[in-house]
This record gives sequence, C-alpha cells and structure tokens, in this order.
Amino acid sequence: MEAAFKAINDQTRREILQLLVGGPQNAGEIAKQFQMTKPSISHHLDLLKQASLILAEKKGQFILYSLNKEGFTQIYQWFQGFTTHFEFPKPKIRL
Amino acid sequence: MEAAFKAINDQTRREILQLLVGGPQNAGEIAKQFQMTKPSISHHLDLLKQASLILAEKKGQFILYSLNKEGFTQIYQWFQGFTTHFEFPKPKIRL
DNA sequence: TTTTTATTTAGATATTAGCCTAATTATTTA
DNA sequence: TAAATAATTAGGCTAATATCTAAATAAAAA
Repeated sequence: MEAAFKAINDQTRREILQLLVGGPQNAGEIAKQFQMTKPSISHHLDLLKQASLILAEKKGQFILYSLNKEGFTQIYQWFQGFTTHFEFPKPKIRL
Repeated sequence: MEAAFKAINDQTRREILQLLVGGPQNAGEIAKQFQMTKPSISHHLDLLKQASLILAEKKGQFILYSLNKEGFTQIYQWFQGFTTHFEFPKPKIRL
C-alpha cells in the first residue's frame, strides 16, 4: 500500500494513469505524450507497476501497459476508513 | 489536490489521520503517540493542514486538530475518475 | 511579573526522488 | 547474421523531504 501512495504522489504518473483509462498503450506511445525522455517514463511505469496500479504484458518487442484494479483497491480501502466520518457520493459503477 | 497526495504519502501522517478518526486531539497528545520529536510532528500537522486534510482550532494555549472533509473530497474525486473502469463497493456512509 | 507549558519556526543534515545521458538487453527485419 | 527498433538499466546530478536540536512565540499559572 505504501507503494501506491508513493506512486500517485507525482503529476506525471497520475497523467499516465489517466491516459490508460482510454485503453492499454505501450511504453513508446505513452512516452510520446510527455516532454520527458523514455528512460524517465520507463522509471515512472516501473513505480506504477510496483504499486500494482498498472500491468505490463510483453507483446513481442513491445510492452503493453494497462490499468490494474489491485492498486486502486488498496487506495480505496484506505479511504474507506474515513467514510464513516464524512459522507461521500456513491462511486459511478459500470454494471 | 497536489498537496493532498503529498500529505498522504507518509506513514506518520496517515497514522495521524487515523488517530483523529477517534476525535480531535491537540498537538501534544498527538505527539505523545509517536517516537518522534514535537517539532517533527508539528511539521507533519502543517502539511496535513496545507492539504486541507485537518483543521486547526486554537483553544487557549492548545491547538486542537480535527479531520477536514475537504482534502478527503479532493482525493475521492480523483479516485472517482477510475471507478467507471473498476467496480468498487459503496462506501459506508453514516447517515 | 516571572516561570512554566504548549507549540511552532529556523537552521542543519542525511536520505529519497526525479531527471538526464550513455550503455545494455531483447526482438524484429533486411 | 547484421542492423534497426523498443524498452530498460546504470550512473550521476540537483531538488525535495524527513528528522533533529536550538530558539522563538504565545498563553497560563505561580
């Protein structure tokens, strides 16, 4: 859980997660959308993977990244510890 | 929102938030529960306050700290951007 | 008013984080 | 097999973070 909090404490990494909401992308595609070198993006992807916020699937010479529910669940569960004290609207759930 | 992510990316600060679920406490009471100096705890409280995760109310020579919904709402709203892709149980709400 | 108590602010230090360039690994294509 | 492509790993530099001690501020008590 430690890793998840660390991972989301960075603007670039939050933007990567946002991008992946639109569907899986490989490292090169992701990197193109940032003004930052590929090695830097690669490092961010590694931290997101360590936090179980994304999954990496090797497809030949490409690596396809996609969102991973596990890390988000960890964050949500932490958050839930406070929901008995504050009211929050229901999450929008895809049924 | 930046400040909220930063604030929760620290074990000590997350523990402080957890303590305050049990009700407001002043800085000294909070500090007693950690093996860390008062100035360090004071700094953590300042970061939590900057993130709108806690409120500080001066009571004579004491300062009473309590949870602040605002910062939690910011985190929750960010989180909601992903809930259309993953299903999460409803939060427990105190009505 | 002097002293004590509660808390913060300031300054110093050590660790961590983010970014770059250069080098390496793995896969595909010529 | 040699060259090109995709991505990561390694090393170094700077900025940000967490913690401490010492000093400052503010309120209460003696």
